[in-house]
Parts: sequence; structure tokens; C-alpha cells
Amino acid sequence: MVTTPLRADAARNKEKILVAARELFAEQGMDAPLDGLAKRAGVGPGTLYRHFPGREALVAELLMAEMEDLEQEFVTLRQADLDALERLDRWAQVLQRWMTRYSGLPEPLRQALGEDFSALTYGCDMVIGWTDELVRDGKAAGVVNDFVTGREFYRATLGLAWVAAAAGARPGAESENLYRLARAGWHGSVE
Amino acid sequence: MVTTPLRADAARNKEKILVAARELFAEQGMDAPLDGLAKRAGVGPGTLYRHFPGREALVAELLMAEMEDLEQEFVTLRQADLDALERLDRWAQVLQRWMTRYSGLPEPLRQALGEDFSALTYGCDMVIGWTDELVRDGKAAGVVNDFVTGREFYRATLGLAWVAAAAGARPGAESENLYRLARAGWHGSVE
Amino acid sequence: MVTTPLRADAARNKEKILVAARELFAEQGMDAPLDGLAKRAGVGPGTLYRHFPGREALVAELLMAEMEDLEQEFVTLRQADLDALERLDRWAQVLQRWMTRYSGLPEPLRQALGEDFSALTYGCDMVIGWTDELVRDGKAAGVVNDFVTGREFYRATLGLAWVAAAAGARPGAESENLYRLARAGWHGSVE
Amino acid sequence: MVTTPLRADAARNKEKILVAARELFAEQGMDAPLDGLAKRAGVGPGTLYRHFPGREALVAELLMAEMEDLEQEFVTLRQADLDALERLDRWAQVLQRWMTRYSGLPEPLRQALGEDFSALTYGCDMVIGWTDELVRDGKAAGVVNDFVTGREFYRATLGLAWVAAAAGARPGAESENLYRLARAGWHGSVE
DNA sequence: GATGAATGAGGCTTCATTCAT
DNA sequence: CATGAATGAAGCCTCATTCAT
Repeated sequence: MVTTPLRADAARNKEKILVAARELFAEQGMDAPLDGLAKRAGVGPGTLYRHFPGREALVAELLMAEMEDLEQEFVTLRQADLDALERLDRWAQVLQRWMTRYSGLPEPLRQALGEDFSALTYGCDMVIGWTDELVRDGKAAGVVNDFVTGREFYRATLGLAWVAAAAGARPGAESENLYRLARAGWHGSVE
Repeated sequence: MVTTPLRADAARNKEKILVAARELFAEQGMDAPLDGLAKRAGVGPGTLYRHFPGREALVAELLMAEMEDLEQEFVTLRQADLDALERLDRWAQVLQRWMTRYSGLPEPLRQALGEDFSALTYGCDMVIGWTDELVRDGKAAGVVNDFVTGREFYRATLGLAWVAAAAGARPGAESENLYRLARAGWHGSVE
Repeated sequence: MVTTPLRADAARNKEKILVAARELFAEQGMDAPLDGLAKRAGVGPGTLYRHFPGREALVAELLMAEMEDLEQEFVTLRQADLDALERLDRWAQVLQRWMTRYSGLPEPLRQALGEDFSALTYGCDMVIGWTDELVRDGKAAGVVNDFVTGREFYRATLGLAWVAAAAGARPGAESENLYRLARAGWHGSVE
Repeated sequence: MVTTPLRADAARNKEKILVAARELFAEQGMDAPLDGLAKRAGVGPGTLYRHFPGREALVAELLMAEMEDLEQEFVTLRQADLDALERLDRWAQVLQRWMTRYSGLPEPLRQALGEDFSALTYGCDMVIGWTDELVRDGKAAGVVNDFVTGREFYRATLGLAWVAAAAGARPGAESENLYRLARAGWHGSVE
């Protein structure tokens, strides 16, 4: 992918938009009106549109930006002196945090799962790939159930992240238990 | 709650609306425009609003109507000559089918989880109660992990039902595995 | 065409819209913004949209309303005690007045000529039919060139009406001459 | 009007724009978005605006460029060994071709007729002047009606060119007749 | 001078909800 | 009560035009 470097002002605006989007999406969920986003970023709707033709493109870029952090965490985790199970535990948490960083984010992530090509699939597939790597390690180490794949792990995490993010969800014990359930799911021996 | 009995024509209209809603929601998902619903039911939007002040009320009533079937299944299941694990397996399937009967249904169900009072909470709490009963039986029989509650079971099922309903989800094996994962979650011994 | 009679308020609004449209189109031409029209009529954009889904529908209705007047003139003319030539002269004037009643009207009329079905074709074809009747009479009376048809007559009139309506067109003699030219065109012998 | 000669690159850009405009206008009509024009010409919109402050200026220049061809045809025609009537016939065709070279061109031409000063008036007046010359010859030869002037001839041609360009206009006979009508208009006797 | 990013006023629609009939 | 018309706030997008780089 060849990307001509952006002009200074364009880069500045794009950044302003992304910053504003992070705030706005965090506050109002990911289907907050884009016009409002433009206003918040202090740019015209046309500018927003120039940089991101449609919400999906925006979300994709937003996630890609954060995916670097995610990759960082992945790399660190892989190199860490931990056993496979511990790694998966941590990765699950990392994933969940990533998936719920913005209210409403799980929705587009789920959608990406059902599409072969979309602005998001590329990024998501990357994440699934990382997950799969850890899951395979887990299986090799005998701490992950046979039938679990990286994709399954990812999907389950996504689903649980989604429920856990219910509006007035009691924090603490409840999320805890949900996670234990999932963990038992991929780790626990069956029967 | 004292409810004055509806006039015959009013009752008929309400019924027409509910019937139309079932069809419409089945076709277009639960956030289909209400205007279209009114038209399909052959009533004016005003009438729709007289009976249901907002979409949530409508959904709640719709679900309550179907909850009778669900209760029926619950009762049957409880009386069936099955062991606790088998019961839970079947219940999980029943639940999942119920949760995905309409595309978009999981969303309001999740919302209800986070609210103390809403048109849906009453019905959902009932379902959770039934689930809890089976879960407790399961624990008593030693086939359900300690930390799992009916509420958790319900939540996990909801989350997984939601992911499983991704647009172009490959049917078959994939959903299968997701379910196995959940099952291992509440059933599987940990460590 | 079965038309259920409009409810009083609907009829009132529709009328308000048509009245406003007449004013607005007369002032700003027929591609004046519809939002502005709604505002001028004192209704919401939704109301406008309900009555006329798109500009074309509005224009068509507007013209149909005025076509009644036109038909009236046609009928009167046909019954009048005039020779065929005189009739055509008058009809040409009537036509031209009709075509230029609103600034910008010729454009959609021209478009209708090129379409087989559109909101306007029906009305236009009616007008062309009337014109043809008079033209045929003219031919029978030997005052119209052979090769001229009602459609041609209509088209020529439209084209000349369009030029004549140039923004700052000098009124008077100029239009006069244009008309004489057209007249000589279909009538043939020059006085 | 004193024009400082353009720098070589500027001249090149202007040329690129005009070339692109010819193509674009031919494809999409004269109200094609200027953004697209700039892109097609491979220049920024700013450059476009530096050379042509607005669409009208561009159109004017475009036409002026093509007017040289037109003048060429005029000169040739005048020197040709033809009688006055034949000349007018040919000129009418030349004019019409010129006026419909781009879809949507008649509109600005008409506008120019109503303005005393605009980017287009100069060019148009020139064309009208040539027309008038031929018309006067025609009158002298007794083949043009008295009341017809060059301006009238031009206007009638424009109007008929405009109608003839209706979207789905049946080609052939229809346009033919329209032309015969116009011809009979200025020439008077029909063959 | 050239570039192309930014602007921002509108354009058209949609739809939950209210209210006249 | 039922009806369905009206409301009007948004939503998204386009494009002529200006201005920072």
C-alpha cells in the first residue's frame, strides 16, 4: 500500500477528526451522527467526507490506529516468560478491552465477521490470526480444548464482551463470572 | 396492574398489530420502521401508539406472548425424564432459538439486562428465573460449575446467540463449536 | 383513476403547497429548492414529501391544475366562430403563455417530450393532441403546411417560448418577430 | 484588453483544462461538476479557478476557441459559389451543429442573449453578426422575409436546436420537420 | 503559480411521534 | 377510538469556491 504522505493541514485535520471520533464514539456509541462529529472536530462535513467516505472507513481507520497497540501487546505477550494458559488469559483480557473501548464497537466487529471484504475485515483477520497463534500454542500445551480455534475464541470473546457492556451492567463479580465461564469453555476438559 | 378490558375493536386492532409485527420483524429485523408496521397491520400510526407507547413496549408485549411458549417448553423440560445435564443442553438450545427468533432481538434483550425497570425486564427476569432453576439443579447434580448462576448462563447464551447471528455467518460447524465452548464453560471442570 | 377525497387538513396543505409553488417557481424558476418551498408553504418537508414524492410529481400536478384552464381555452376556441388560421394563431399564443407561465417550465416540458412515461407525459400528450386537432383543421383549410404536425407545432412553440423567455429579453418587437417567424413556418405563405 | 503573456507552464495548464473540458462537457453536458473537470485535466481546482473565474468564463473561452472554426465556415460559405438561399440553409445547419455540440450548451447561449455584458456576449454577438450578414444578403435576393433579422434567425435556430436536443428525441424525420418549419419561417414560400 | 484541502450552505429523505379530523 | 396527516429534527452527501501550503 503506497500512501503519499499527507499535507500538513490535511494530516492535522485527519488527526482532529480521529481524536474527536474517539471522544464522541466513547460517549455516544459508534453510530453517533457524523455531522456532529464534524462539528466536534471543528471541520466541515465535506472535510470529514474527504477523509472518510462513510462511517465504516472511519471506524476501520480508528481501529487500525489502535491495532498497533494491540499488536504491541501481542508481541510482548508472545515473548513474555509465561505459560500458554497464562498467555491466553491475558490475551483474552486484552481482546475484551480492545473490543469494548468504544461503546457500540462490538456491532461493527461482528458485522466484519460476516463479510468477506470490508474496511474492517483486514484488521479483524489480523487479530484473529494472532489469537489463533496463541490458541494453537495452548492446544499444543494441552490447555485448550481441541475444538477451539482462534476464530472461535475471538467470536466467543466478542459475544461476551458485547453482553458485558450492557448499559447499566453491574461491574465486578458479574463480569468476572462471565469471563470464568468463557475461560472454562476453552480451557476446561469436557466430560 | 388493573387493566380495563379493551373494547372489542381495540382488542382486534392490538392483535392485528402484534401479528403484523411478528411478520415484519421476522423479515426486516426488530428495528424496522414503525410506519411500515402500522401500514402492514392496516391501522394508522396513531392507533399503534395508542396501544404501544414506543417500540420497546411493543417488543415487550410481543415477547411476552411468545414467552408462553417458552414457559411451556420450560415446564415440559422440567417434567421430562432427563438428567440435569441433558435438560440444560436442551434449555440452552431453546433459549438460543428464542433469542434469535427475530434479527436484532438480542439488542433489546441486552438492554433489559442493564435496566432495573423497563417493559422487558419483567419477562426477562422470568426467563432468567427458569434458567436459574435448571442451573441449580445442574449444580446439585454436579454437572454445572459452581460459579455459574442462571443469570450468567443466560447472559453467556445471549452473547453467543448474538455473535452467532452475524450476517453471513457460516452455518453448521462454526455455530456448533461456539455452543460447545459455552457448554464447556458452564459444565466443564476447571483445572 | 380512483382518488379518495383528501381529508380537509390534507387538502388545505396541498393547496398551500401548490400556491406557494406557483409563487416560488414564478420567482425563482422551477428548480427552486424544495425545502424552501416547504418553508414558504408553512409546512414541514415531510408534508411536502408526502404529497409530492419528488419535484416531478409536484410539477406535474401543478401543470395538470392549469391544464384545465388550457382545455377550457381549447374548447372555447374550437367552438368559436373563427377560421382555422385565426384559431391557430390564438392557440399558439395560448400555448406560449402556458409554457412560460413559470420561469424554467419549458425545461421539464422538453424533457417530457423525450420520455415515454413520466408524470408529465400524460398531460403533455393531451396538449399535443389538442394542438394536432387544430393543425389538422388548418391543413384541411389549406392554411398549414403539409409537413407540419401537432407535435411539430408544439415543439416549435416550445422552443421559441424558451428562447423568448431569456432573462433580460427585450419585450415587444423582438418576441413579435420570433412569433411571426414561427407563424410563417407553419403557415407557409407570407401574408 | 492587454493580456500579459502567460508563463509557459500556465499556458500549458490552461490548454489542458480546455481539452479536458471539451471531453467532459461532451460526455456529461455543460453542467458537469468542475471538480471532476479539474481532476480530469490533472490540475487542482485552484488552478482551474485561476484561469477561469467560474463556469461561465470557461464556457466562453471554450466557445471562443471553437468560434474560430465557425468563423472559418462562415468565411468559406460567403465566398462559396452559392446562391443566398443555399447559403442560409447551410449556415443554419452549421449554427445548429455548433449550438448542440455540447449537451446543455443552449442554456448559456440563451442567457447571453439577455445580458448586455457577459463573458459570452462578445462571441455570441459575433455569430449574430455573421448571421445577419447572410440574412441581409438573403433579403436582398428576395429569399428571406422582411421582418427577419440576423438576431431573429439566430434566436429561432437556438430555440429549435434546444427542443431538438430533448433527451430521447426520435432522430431523423422529426428534427427534419422542425428544421423545415423554421426554414419556411424565414424563407416564406414553401418550396 | 500550482496544488488540493477545507469550507459550508444546502439538497433530498426518513421516521418517531403528535394531533386534527 | 381510529385515522392518517403533519411535524421537524437529523442523516448523509455534493460541489462551487476559497485559501493554506
